[in-house]
Amino acid sequence: MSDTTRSRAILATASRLFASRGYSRTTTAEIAREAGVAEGTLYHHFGSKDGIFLTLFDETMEGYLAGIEGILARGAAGRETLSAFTRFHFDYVSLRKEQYLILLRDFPVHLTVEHFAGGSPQRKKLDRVTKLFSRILARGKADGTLHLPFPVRETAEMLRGSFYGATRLKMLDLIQTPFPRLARMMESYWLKALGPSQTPRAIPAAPSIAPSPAPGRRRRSR
Amino acid sequence: MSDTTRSRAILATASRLFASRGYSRTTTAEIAREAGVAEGTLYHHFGSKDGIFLTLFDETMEGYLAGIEGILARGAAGRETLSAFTRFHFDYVSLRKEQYLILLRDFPVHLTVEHFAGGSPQRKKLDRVTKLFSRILARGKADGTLHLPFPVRETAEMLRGSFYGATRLKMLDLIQTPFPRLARMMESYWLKALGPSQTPRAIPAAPSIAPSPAPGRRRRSR
Amino acid sequence: MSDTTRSRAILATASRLFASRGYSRTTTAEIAREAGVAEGTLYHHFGSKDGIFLTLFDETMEGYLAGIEGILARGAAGRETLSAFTRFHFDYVSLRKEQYLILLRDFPVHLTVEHFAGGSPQRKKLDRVTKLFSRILARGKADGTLHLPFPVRETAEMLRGSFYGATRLKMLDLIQTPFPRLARMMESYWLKALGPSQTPRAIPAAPSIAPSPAPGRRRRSR
Amino acid sequence: MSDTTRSRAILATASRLFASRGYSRTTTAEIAREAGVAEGTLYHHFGSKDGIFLTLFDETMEGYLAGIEGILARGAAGRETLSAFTRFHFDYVSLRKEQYLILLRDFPVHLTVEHFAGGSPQRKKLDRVTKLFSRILARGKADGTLHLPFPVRETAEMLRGSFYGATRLKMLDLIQTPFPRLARMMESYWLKALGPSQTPRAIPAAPSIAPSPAPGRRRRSR
DNA sequence: GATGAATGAGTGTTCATTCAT
DNA sequence: TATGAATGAACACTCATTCAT
Repeated sequence: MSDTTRSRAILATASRLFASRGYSRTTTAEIAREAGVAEGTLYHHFGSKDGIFLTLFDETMEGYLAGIEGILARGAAGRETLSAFTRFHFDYVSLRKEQYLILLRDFPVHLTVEHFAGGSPQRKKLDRVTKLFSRILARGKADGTLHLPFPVRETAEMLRGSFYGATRLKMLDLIQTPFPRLARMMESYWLKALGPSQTPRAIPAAPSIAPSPAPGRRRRSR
Repeated sequence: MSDTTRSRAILATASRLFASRGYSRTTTAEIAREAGVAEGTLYHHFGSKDGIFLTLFDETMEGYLAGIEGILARGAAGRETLSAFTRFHFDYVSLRKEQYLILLRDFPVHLTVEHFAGGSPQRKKLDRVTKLFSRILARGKADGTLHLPFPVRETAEMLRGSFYGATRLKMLDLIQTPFPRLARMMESYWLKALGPSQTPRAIPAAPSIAPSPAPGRRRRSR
Repeated sequence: MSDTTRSRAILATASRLFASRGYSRTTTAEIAREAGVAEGTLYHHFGSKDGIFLTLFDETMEGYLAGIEGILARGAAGRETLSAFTRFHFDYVSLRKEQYLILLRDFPVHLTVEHFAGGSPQRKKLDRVTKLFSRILARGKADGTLHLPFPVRETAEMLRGSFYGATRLKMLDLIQTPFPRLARMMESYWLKALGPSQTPRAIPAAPSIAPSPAPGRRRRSR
Repeated sequence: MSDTTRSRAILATASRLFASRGYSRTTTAEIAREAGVAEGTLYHHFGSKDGIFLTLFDETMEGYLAGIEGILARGAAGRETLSAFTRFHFDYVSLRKEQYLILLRDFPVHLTVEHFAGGSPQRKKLDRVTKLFSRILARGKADGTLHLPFPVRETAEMLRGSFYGATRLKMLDLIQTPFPRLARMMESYWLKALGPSQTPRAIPAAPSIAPSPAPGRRRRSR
């Protein structure tokens, strides 16, 4: 059995077990046993139980980030890119439900604290997500296909929160709507939210300089 | 020291400790010591460490649900109610950051599995959130202030996911945008997303996956 | 509710619970709850959990001892008294299976050590059993209806061990033979064991003065 | 220190401690400390405190069963085999008083319930004892050296109960008669009980519950 | 690299008992 | 007498990690 085989066996087993009974309920002994390796082997390859988790995290995130980058690389307009991202996002998490479940459900709090800090590789990956959202939005803003009454980065953070939250609640079975429908809704509503302002006559006037006056007024009109 | 005092001391201490070092890193011995009671007293009142957590969960959720119900009770139009909810939501989690942090960050996976199941009191509370979202949206749909191209319940689930996700990422410090700004953005974007359609004839159509031609033309208008 | 009623309720409940799940698996909280009294009440009446057990022990033993004494008081011959005792013993334990189960199965080791010592009331009751066995045997020896090649007291101890062991194994379900049959066998075999010596010609010779020479020789004749 | 050494050290220490202060009064921490191993090692080897106990049980029983089988293998007549068994039994428990004390005194009730059930290895061992008793009796019945007015299996169960009870009461110090004397008595009385009938015509009769008239007349002959 | 026996600090939980009311 | 909230010492068991082979 080559190293690679052993490593893959460990990762595959860990992924399955984490998904089925949660990170903290899975023991290293179990992973070793079901992967058919000795417990010490886990430590040779990954250093610690957390190390296994972080490797899975990295791999899943890598694929996710690469996917988004691929979409951006197509060079489509911002609006279209946002559409394509939405479809990609839900396809990705649907097809890799196990991996995403782990990421979204199990990320241990202590890892959050330790590894979401400052310049950890994990934190960097997470920040890249926001950056990619920002690039999508910035492109749309630049090409006029998306209208942002708020700064790009802030909007990107909020948008990312929305996708994250809807996906996580779905993963936790707190949402009944099936994934494909969720994808369609997210696409439709966000395209509208980031589309031209609601009042037709407002469109030609001030396309996207600032929050359109009409909604702005209404918001605090009470 | 009355019963209530003791119980409150335990809950307050547990809340503080859970928030500061996470649920699993907090020991029952610590809670007891810092609350000034015997360890057995924890079990007398709450049955288990999980029981303490779930009590905190229930109390925080109770206040949250009551707040939303209060807003609905005002009888304002759907659109205005959604606005009010948005402000309430971010005020609530800002003011009770500790409690919400616990709920959003620490909810242990094993509790998720055990207590989000079917008819648990916790699950019921969570489902009530979706129902309240649905009531807001249904009101807006009825009075014409909100426009939903998708079913009320599904939209409510997605909307809830968005609020949840943005809030959780903020709690995890993965979002830099400050809470008030996050609140304003969520309000603004969602009001627009649920506002009157950009072009009336687009509503009945399936959510367009391809970017609509009109905005596409307008790009680079900046 | 009078004291007596409360005490009886506690004893009855404890007896039932001890029998169904064992002494150590039964908690004072359970006893109190199911008896419908406060936990403190247990301690007012019996001082401790062990106190409840010992009270049950005493009551069961009292009935048992009184039964044997009643049989002895009839003044029948030793052999007949032994017969009557056998029947009484198995009737008693059959009819009060719950109580006897507790005595025979659950007597906690620490109580054994503490309360079987020297002059404890419990130890005295146990010693009275042996004394009553001795009285039966002594009567039989005196009236010639029982033949003991060994001292009365030693034979009594062994006899008691036999009854005790057969009964305990039956209580533990390690013996399949039903109680009535067990009773008949014990009676039959022990009457024979304590009957006139096997060799017919030995009977008229030396009825019961000393161990008959024949069996004595045979024992080590190998 | 080899595996075997460690395991043996744990078993030897546990045996000593169980015998001296009882199973439930012995803590796993004590066993580990006195055996010179880490507490985790106990669990590595035996899985639980109960596991240690059951291992001791198995080993003691194994030796006991092997001893009886050895006696049967000699091929002696049934009566002689019963004699030999009696001597073996009391020798065995005398020489291994510690182990037998544990088995006879400490077997925890919860283990009784869990491990005496149906097909457990422990139950099987206990049932083998009865089977070996049956083989002894069956041999004696076949070769005419033992006389059983009751079925072999039932007699075996009762006989086993007798040996068990006398031994247990001795272990609990409720019997004063020393072991060797106890052995002689058991041998003598049971050989007689299973010997040829006193009066040939009494054999076919049902075990007389009423005292036989002849001895009855003889009473008060002292 | 691979092993797996050994580790031992750490933890949630139990429960008989007490005592102020 | 009766209560039951409070107690706190005690304990079995866990499990990520190490290290000699």
